[in-house]
Amino acid sequence: MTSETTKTTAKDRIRARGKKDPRAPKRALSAYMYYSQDHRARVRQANPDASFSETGRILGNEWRSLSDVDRQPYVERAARDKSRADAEMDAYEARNADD
DNA sequence: CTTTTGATTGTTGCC
DNA sequence: GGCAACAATCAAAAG
Repeated sequence: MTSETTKTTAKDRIRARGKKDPRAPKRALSAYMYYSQDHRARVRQANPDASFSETGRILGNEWRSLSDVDRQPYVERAARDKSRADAEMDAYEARNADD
């Protein structure tokens, strides 16, 4: 029951508790984001009839089929962006502390 | 301290 | 321009 049920995710942006982070920095991309950038076209070629929803579903299916080593390059990119996000986090924390 | 969840990232296609 | 499933990620709030 902690999964979907009401699909209460960022899509709604309900902010039930309200925005805690005054100036929350944009977090790093996930490995899947980079996977989409690289395989999005390939899946579209493999599934020319598939719409966005189908393509995304297939992409996720393929992604889950990937091994850790296969995810390595994508996770590495995600980790690289994480470094970028980490810098933003530093500034964000600094703002929270100072401001 | 542990768990949950809320927020965010990028893609394409439709309205 | 925003939102739809897809997966990940992570920081903060709640317990």
